[in-house]
Amino acid sequence: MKKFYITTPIYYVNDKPHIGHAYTTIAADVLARYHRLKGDEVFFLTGTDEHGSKVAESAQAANKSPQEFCDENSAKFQMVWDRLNISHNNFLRTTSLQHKQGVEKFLNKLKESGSIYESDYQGLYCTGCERFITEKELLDGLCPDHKKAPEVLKEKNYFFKLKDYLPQIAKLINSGELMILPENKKNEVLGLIKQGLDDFSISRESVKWGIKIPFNDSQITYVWVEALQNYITGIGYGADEENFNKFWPADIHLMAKDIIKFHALYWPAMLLAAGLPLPKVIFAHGFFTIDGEKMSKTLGNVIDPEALVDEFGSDAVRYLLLSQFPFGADGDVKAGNFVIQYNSDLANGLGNLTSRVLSMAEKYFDGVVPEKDFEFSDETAGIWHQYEDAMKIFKIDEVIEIIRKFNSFADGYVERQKPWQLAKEDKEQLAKVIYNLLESIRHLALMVYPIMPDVAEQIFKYLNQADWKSHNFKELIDWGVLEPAAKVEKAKALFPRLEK
RNA sequence: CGCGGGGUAGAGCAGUAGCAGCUCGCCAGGCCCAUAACCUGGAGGUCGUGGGUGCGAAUCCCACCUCCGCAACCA
Repeated sequence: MKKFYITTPIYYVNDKPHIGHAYTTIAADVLARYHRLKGDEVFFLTGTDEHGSKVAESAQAANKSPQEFCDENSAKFQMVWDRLNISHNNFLRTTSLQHKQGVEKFLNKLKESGSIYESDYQGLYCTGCERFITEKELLDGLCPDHKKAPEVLKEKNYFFKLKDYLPQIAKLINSGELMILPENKKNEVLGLIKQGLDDFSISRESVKWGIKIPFNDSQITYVWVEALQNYITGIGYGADEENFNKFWPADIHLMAKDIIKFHALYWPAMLLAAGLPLPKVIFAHGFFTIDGEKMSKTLGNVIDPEALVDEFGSDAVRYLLLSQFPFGADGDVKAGNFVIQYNSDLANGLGNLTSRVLSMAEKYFDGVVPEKDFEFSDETAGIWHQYEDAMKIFKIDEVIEIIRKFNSFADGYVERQKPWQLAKEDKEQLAKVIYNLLESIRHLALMVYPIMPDVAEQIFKYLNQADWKSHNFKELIDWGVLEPAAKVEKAKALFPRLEK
């Protein structure tokens, strides 16, 4: 049995879950479910990133302890994933003991390897905020919160010898051992290496809310350095070595393109230093704009995933988000398009096809499955090939296209065969047609399952295949699983039409 | 100035050398099994601009115009 370990980034609790988080997480869930379907042993990790001065500040502003604040906000993410039917195997919080222990072990490993050294960090420090702030944050040279000029401050930090590892990483990327996808992102990363990057500081003296450097109590691990390690602590590094060894290295780290540098360079460098294998694939998907505008709080165009679930249901939201533009590229989401696409693809497409086929089975054969027919056996096998090829290279949009084509093919078949006429003239042919249509629906349900698990289950139920998971994948994608004489059920609307 | 992405039918997007495609919308037919759903046909594009290479370019090369993202502490 093959293993498949997939991750999303852990999301910063300072933010509320928004549609961008949902996009990444849903995509990861689709891949995770697909691999489970194939029989792989899957570990799907997501979680929340909870340390750092920003969280501490937000907590204080909300008059809460940092831990309280994190508990509440982390719960929001968990709730949204719940509503979106996300099937993660672990939800890792960086404030958990499991994470802390793993981080300590990892940092000690780095220290032992000689890749950490002490040096001075110099930056702009605002005494009001009690933290370093960036030049970008300044307003007319002043801290926007305290209207005070920051002072240049030096503090001792630990640094990681990034430069030592870059040549080796470049080699691994070029050889394909470390795959950066899509292809253009790979070039970008290689470009970054060529530009030259400096060693980075991995600790802070002035920050309080975080994990202490195990070999120096006065230093706190810099938040994103520690956050990256979630990918190993989340599967048991430093706690459950058996599970860790089973699943590491990750088969794919999935994320949005903004954080690719950390995943493609900093993280692999630290892993090399610690003597751990590198993830196989770093996949960065694109950003989307909403109605042509960048998603931003000030513009107020941020879409709340829960509101979408309320309107469309979790299956449809999953489908709609992933079908907006090619996976990996940037794209635009027109909010008004959701209803239109819901109606055309889901209500008129999959929903209507299921409904018309099951209703004909009921009408012409009292819901009893007719004798088997194998007209589409080869064709379907070909479609499954395409489907698997697309999944293999993470082209979720292509998978959706394949499903749509198959759906539309079945609709065309109904039209060509005209079962309502056959009912009067040729019962034998009618039986074949209905069998082929029922099997087609079963295949559609299977294809749709990773994307829309609830609807797939519902279709299987109508087909009297509630126990479909007792078959393995190879059996399921074969033609002719439905047995004659079995009863099928008439369907209720899977996707009720929405009014514009 | 730097790095990266884009400019293809009314809208949103595929297509990286060989007669310009998809979805939605629009128009005209058809059908009646189905969620007023489904099927067929049609209209609609000088593929940002100018040059170059090729038998042949949306697709390669050069220049330009234009939009957008990133640019070290930001998950």
